[in-house]
Amino acid sequence: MNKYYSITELTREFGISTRTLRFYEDEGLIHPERRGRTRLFRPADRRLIQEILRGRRIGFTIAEIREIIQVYKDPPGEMGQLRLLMNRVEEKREELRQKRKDIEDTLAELDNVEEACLTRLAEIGVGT
Amino acid sequence: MNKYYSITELTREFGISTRTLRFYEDEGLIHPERRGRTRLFRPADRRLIQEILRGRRIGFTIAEIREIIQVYKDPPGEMGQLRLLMNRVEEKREELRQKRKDIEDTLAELDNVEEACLTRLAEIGVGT
DNA sequence: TTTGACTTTTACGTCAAGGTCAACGATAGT
DNA sequence: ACTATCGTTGACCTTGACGTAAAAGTCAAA
Repeated sequence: MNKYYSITELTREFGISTRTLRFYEDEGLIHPERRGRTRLFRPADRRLIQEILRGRRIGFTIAEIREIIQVYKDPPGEMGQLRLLMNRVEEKREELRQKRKDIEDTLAELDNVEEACLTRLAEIGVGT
Repeated sequence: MNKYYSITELTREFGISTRTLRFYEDEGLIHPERRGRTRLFRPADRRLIQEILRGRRIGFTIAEIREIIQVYKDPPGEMGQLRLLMNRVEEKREELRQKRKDIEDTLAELDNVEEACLTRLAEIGVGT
């Protein structure tokens, strides 16, 4: 049956605006089909959007996301390009590992904050 | 001896610009001392800057970072405020867990990309 | 004493990632 | 025929996080 999603359907699902999806198309991240002028999103488009949003959440820029998408749909054939890509991948990996560490440290801090809150609440609770 | 850091000393250490540090001061994130007009950064300022940059890396806005700093230097005493804070903490935690998952998924994908590169390189290498 | 490296403030510029608004077309329901 | 709903394009606007340039002060070395 090959389902199509409308633009608002997707904006509702992902909590984004139509402007955002049109912007992503302008930026060449997605290429939904058209019936007349209206966009028709296929499941593949939907999945791509999910990955774009994931990239966005971890702080990738549009340009970076576009680059990643490019690699997927048109992997480099030449040797030099491949080596270059592998370097970029290693860089990104290092960046992500750092970010993950930052997140874990911050999560640990949040634990402390929460504990401090609980302690304080107990004090107040006892006092009243 | 109570060491002081100069502004450029810190910009070099952290790979940021003087503009950034002055901006952070304008935004009320840091409060370096002064000798005349020139800023003098103490170790405590330095550590605070490290934490600011960590917040930045994981995508916190200046406003969010300021809020966190506030909580640390002036924790809420009232009960309602405490409960409110705990809710905010739980929200942040959920956000960070999501981000961590996003990062781990992306790291896994990077592994795949690298493997594909290696395979491809091997093919090319054999062919020549 | 002049050069160089550092510092300051003020103020306008920039860039990414959308928001917002206007003006309009297509389609369905009443 | 009118209204609602959903879609379109195009243009300008906004916000966050700084960049950049101007004009000037401080201090040590050559």
